[in-house]
Amino acid sequence: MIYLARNERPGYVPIRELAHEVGLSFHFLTKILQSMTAAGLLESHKGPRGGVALAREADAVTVYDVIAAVDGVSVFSECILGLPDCGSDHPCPLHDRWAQHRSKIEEMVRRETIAALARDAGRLGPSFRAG
Amino acid sequence: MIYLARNERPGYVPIRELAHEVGLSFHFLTKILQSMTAAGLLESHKGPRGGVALAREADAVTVYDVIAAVDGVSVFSECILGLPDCGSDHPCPLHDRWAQHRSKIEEMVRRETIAALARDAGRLGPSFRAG
DNA sequence: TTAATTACAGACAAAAGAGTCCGAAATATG
DNA sequence: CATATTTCGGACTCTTTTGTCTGTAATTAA
Repeated sequence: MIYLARNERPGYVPIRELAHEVGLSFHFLTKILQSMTAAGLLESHKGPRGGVALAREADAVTVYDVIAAVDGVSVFSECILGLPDCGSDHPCPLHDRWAQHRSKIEEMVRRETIAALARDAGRLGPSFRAG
Repeated sequence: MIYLARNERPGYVPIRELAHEVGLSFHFLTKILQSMTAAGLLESHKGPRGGVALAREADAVTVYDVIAAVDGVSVFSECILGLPDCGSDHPCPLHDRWAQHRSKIEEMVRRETIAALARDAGRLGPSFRAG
């Protein structure tokens, strides 16, 4: 999404191009982007001159949105020990303390937009490739 | 370890008893406790009247120690996006921001002792069973 | 010294996650 | 209309994690 935010050209960007730029396999990236499209973060278009594009302006998409789309919102309520029944009514010994830090993290990702990260990525270097 | 910290009786506690109290299978808990023993957090003794016991006073064992023993210290330096090459010299767009929160979490677990959690577990209820 | 009890070590099985591949549906272009 | 291009959906494989089992060594107590 940062690549899309930094991309100046109008229209859709093919996943194959994205995959090459970001250093992921085409098939793998396709799977990830499908969940983003399903979540409404991306618009897609089939056929020639098709591809994906940001569905909203980059400053209207937060990291929280992306995490929610890819991993689900449950990561923001899970017990740090992994106990399935841990909750307010049946808290593990770390429940309250972890909940505080977890909400700090959630605040961070809710505040952080793709646009801001795209600006930083510009400062950091030409690529944020994985491999 | 919280159970051991709250246990008044002298001597070793058999893993089988611990497993029953905490609601984990004996074999599974055995495997976990072995890594804790190897890390020096627990002392163990074979044979009748054997079992495990805290190797140090509960207020001298931090949650960090336990995490380090069970999961390894790498969790405190890993990239939040999972990028293998992310680091100070090759940072991902979230690197710096995540590093700040990650160190906050590390501070929390370095500050938190088993003794403190044992006190809280007392307030919370009779058991911190998983199932 | 024998039998019971216990942790230890490693092999094994199951489940989850990460990643790959293939065919189908849609669409732009000539 | 035909063809090339592109996403979509699901099935599949591979790897990692999680959890189980089996036997062995150590230790205690009678």
